[in-house]
Amino acid sequence: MESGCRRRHKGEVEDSVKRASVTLHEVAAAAGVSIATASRALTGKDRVSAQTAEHVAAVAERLGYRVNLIGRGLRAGTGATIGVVVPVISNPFYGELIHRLEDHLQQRGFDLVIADSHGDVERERDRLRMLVERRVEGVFVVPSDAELSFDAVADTATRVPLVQLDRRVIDLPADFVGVDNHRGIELAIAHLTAAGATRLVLVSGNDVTSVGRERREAFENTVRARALPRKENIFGEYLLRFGEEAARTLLSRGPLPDAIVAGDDLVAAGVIAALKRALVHVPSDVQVTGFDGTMLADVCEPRLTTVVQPFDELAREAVEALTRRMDQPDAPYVLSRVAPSLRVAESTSADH
Amino acid sequence: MESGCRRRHKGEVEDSVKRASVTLHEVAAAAGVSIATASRALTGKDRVSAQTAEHVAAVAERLGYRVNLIGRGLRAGTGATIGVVVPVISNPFYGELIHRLEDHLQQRGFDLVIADSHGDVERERDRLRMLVERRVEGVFVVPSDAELSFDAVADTATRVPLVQLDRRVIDLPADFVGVDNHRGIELAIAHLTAAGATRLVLVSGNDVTSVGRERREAFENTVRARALPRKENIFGEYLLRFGEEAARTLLSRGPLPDAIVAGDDLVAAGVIAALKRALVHVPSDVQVTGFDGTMLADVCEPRLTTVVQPFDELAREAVEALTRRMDQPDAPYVLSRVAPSLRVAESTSADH
DNA sequence: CTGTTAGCGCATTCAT
DNA sequence: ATGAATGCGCTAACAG
Repeated sequence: MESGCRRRHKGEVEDSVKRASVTLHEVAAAAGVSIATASRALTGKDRVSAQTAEHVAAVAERLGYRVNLIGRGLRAGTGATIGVVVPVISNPFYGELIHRLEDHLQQRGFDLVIADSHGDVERERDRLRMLVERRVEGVFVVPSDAELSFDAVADTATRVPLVQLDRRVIDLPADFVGVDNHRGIELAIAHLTAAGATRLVLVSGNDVTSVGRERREAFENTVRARALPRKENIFGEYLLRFGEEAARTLLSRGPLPDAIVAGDDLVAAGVIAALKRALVHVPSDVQVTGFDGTMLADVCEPRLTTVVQPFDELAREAVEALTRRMDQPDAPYVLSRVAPSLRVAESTSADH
Repeated sequence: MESGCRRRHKGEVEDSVKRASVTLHEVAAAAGVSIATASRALTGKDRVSAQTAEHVAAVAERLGYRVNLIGRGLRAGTGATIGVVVPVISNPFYGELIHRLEDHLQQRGFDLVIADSHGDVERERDRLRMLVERRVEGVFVVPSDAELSFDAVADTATRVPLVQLDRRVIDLPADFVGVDNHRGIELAIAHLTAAGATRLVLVSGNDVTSVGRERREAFENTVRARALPRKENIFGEYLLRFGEEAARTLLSRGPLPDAIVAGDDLVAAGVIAALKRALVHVPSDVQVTGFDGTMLADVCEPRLTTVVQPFDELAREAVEALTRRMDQPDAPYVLSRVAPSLRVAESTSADH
């Protein structure tokens, strides 16, 4: 009728070892109270005499006690943790986004666990599985493939509240928060044509990601709507290197277009770098626009005119969507689009 | 003599609710075996008949079972998790570093939990505490302050294997892995002086971080050793904006130096941007070097000559140091310095 | 206000 | 090869 034999190879040697962490049990014993009282005193969520509360706190402090979130989590059925899976943490865009996400989550008392899928579907599946097995409260994911990510993301969504961020999986019934890519591309094109440009080329990510598709479609639609000449666009990955390659391709094709609409800032930076090396002047010879509004846009020379994503709003919307899903698991799925804005800088000419 | 009353408001409704995850208990029941056998069958670490193993696996699959890492962690006393605290995840340098860390840890079966201290000592303390309470196996930390981070980092180090990364806390008895800043600055200066530059100015982070101190000391020492003229250096934060301000300050001072040695790529990019706006040509009017070797160096125009940190080696060394500390908690502390290299590009002239 | 007790999900002895 | 039982650290009933 007792709680079994307590392990005895601990407790005495404790001080020298140090690394074997102090348990609530030990704090309670040292304070001369029951483990329940110790728990209450420390969490403060329940009635305890101010005196014992203080005493227990002092003892805990002296012993260097730290709650074991694993124990608490098991009991509570959950730790207060949210997970996020991004394709490449080293892309400044995701770095900035995570930054904001963490801010908003912190306000609501959640910790953020970050995982990197390296843009690989297999790895993405692994990371999502890990988060599920950790029993995180919710998951944000930037799917690495608009189609191939389906199974893993869909399965995860049945197990835990999930919100797709920035990119989405085609036909997946799950919440999504991202920028209005159509509006963004339109802003860029409107700005360029206002300055007199008519021959535009899109250099962007391919159809593997939803973002790539949307920006391509937006570009094609807008060009058609404005009856601009149709040129051959170039598609690849959202990498600096791709931007450089694309620029070289354009140069080899003959006469340059009036303007190059890049799929993101990274690609735009690559394009500009390659053009300058070929002694092509931006914006007088050819104008360039970016997308995202990362620090890269400010580092470029000339500084990049770019479609700015509202990072903070994006993060706020995403957290809101997730908490809504947590509260109402059966609410209808929402696709939330935040409006981008255009930041005009030096890579597009004012010299009409 | 039984295992108590098992909760009964579950199990039957399960299918519709879905979100209440399947337990090992339920798998065992459905498979008609004991929970112990189910556990063995699934982990595969113990003897089970191939037949039951297969059967259990099938049932688990059908039920959509996922281990509860919280439960396993409590039992095992630990989950296989490593934590890392960085000052700013949106700095490409840390993004890249985390990327590599994750790679090396994955090979050893560890998950990485990333936390952002925003360069704030209070927040850093919070994040470290969170990791300790989660009972992570080990911690990497890039201390945000060479002195004020002492208490929190020191305390954490007594509780869990810890390795300081990139930056360190002064006089803290704990492992450290970082680049050889002295060597790096020397490489930059040697390159610049070889091209004939003599009047050098350092524009770098202040003494708040160990990196700032070391690069400043390295610069001062090298300048002295080479008997170069001493100029007034400029110190601030590792931000794009600081680089711009510093460049303006230099311009207002009168004649420019032969070369500007920037504390990192971000600062260098800011310096270059501001110089170009003032119609100062790089490298013919003034040369500029960076530090880190991030993608920013390639985005700059002209491309930045920079001291490249070997990210992969850094990460590998760090993981090695951590596992060593985990295996031998009482081994002497080591300060590991990896050697940087110089990547010469366009921001320093070859036109001697 | 405080103590007793049960049990979260899992892996692991110890029997069989 | 399998099952029964125990406890990891913690909190939440339930008594007192």
